[in-house]
Amino acid sequence: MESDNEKVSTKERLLVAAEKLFAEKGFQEVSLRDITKEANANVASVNYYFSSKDVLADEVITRHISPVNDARLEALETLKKKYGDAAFPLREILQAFMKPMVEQMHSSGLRSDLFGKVMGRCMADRGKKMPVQVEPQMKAVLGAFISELIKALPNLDAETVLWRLHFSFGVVAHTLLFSDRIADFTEMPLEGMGMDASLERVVDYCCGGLLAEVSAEQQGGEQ
Amino acid sequence: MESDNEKVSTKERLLVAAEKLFAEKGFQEVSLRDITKEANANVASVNYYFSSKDVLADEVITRHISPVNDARLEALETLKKKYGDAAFPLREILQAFMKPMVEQMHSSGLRSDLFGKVMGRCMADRGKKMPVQVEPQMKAVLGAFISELIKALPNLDAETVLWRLHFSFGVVAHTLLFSDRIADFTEMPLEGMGMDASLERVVDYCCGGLLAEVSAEQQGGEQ
DNA sequence: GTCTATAAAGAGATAGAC
DNA sequence: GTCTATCTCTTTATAGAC
Repeated sequence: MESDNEKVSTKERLLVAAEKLFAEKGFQEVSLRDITKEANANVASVNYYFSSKDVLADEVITRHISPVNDARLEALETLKKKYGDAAFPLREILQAFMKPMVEQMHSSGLRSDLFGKVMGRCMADRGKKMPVQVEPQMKAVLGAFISELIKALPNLDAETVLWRLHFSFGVVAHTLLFSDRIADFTEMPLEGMGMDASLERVVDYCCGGLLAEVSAEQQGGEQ
Repeated sequence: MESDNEKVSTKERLLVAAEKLFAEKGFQEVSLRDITKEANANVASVNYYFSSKDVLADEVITRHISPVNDARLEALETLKKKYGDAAFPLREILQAFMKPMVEQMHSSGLRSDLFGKVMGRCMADRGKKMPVQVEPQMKAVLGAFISELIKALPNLDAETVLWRLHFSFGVVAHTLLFSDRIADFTEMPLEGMGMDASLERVVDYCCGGLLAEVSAEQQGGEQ
């Protein structure tokens, strides 16, 4: 496992080692010594290539999340070509949002259950800071999806749509972070547990959630 | 703010200070010095009363989550008295699960947006370890709710119910953790943003998600 | 019970030889 | 680019005076 490390650059090995360890243990729990040992590199190499542990984490996050966000916007463009200015089917909007994440999970060399943890833990551990490159990206993506969701859900007011997108985000985040642990809380034997098998389940659930009726207590005058 | 600290015991002040700081910054990020300073206590006091930082965190988590779990089981008992062996209305099951959490949020002295973070962060930061007292509790609670959900959702197979409960957990967890940040990703002006205002929203959404149709790809022979 | 002082270990980062 | 050695800082935890 360590033997084919010689062909790839030290910088690359550090990134791979860091994302693996961050995913497994979290950002704070992993020391530069852990990372450089895992990468078969010298203790000083992180500072040589990245100048600090924090910048390393930024790069780890960015190089996973950026392609996902790009693919999301592309998927939305594809829907635009297919449906023009009409509202897109809700299910396809959700898939445009989620499928890129699952695909990135596969193209990254990580075990699929580690992918979500890289981002989740790096970000949670380091408090609010998202890499500066990523924040405007996320804003653009969420803005684009909110617009389409509002069009696809004409019976809901914009604030409710925003909340429900937020909830859907929670579903995905939680699933990415804990899909390997769902079995811990039950005696039931479970079959396909990967994020892979659960994508359709997630989409089903979120469709239902987004389309749900608004209960009496919430209804204002606007819808 | 520091002035009425003298009447409560040092141990209590340490717990309060710890939960506040853990919520704000996470478990790893907060040192014993931070905690004892916030609590107006001596640096050595945490080790005197709790013997380690880790045990302190266990107590912080346990004393919030235990009453919530107790109240959840009680709420389920109340439904049992009301409906006997018949299936409970889905909405009431969800409220039995979520309302105790919101109420605990209020009875804890914490700002409401901090409550969820205490548990979320302490647990995420420290890896998989949940306090030993809490794990069987959680198993009992989830088991009880799964049974009722299966009865309330006769069209769904048990595995799908389990997944969807898991998703609903994700909605709540994410909402607790980030309901104060939802506004960061939009230009929309938002009104009631607390966990309070959003409880009905969460219940609506989760009802919809749990009741959602199962898409073609997921359907096995069993339902 | 509360304090000071300090032990012991570990962290991130850097200087300078090679 | 890579290494060793080390600096500086902070952490948790403890020992012992009061």
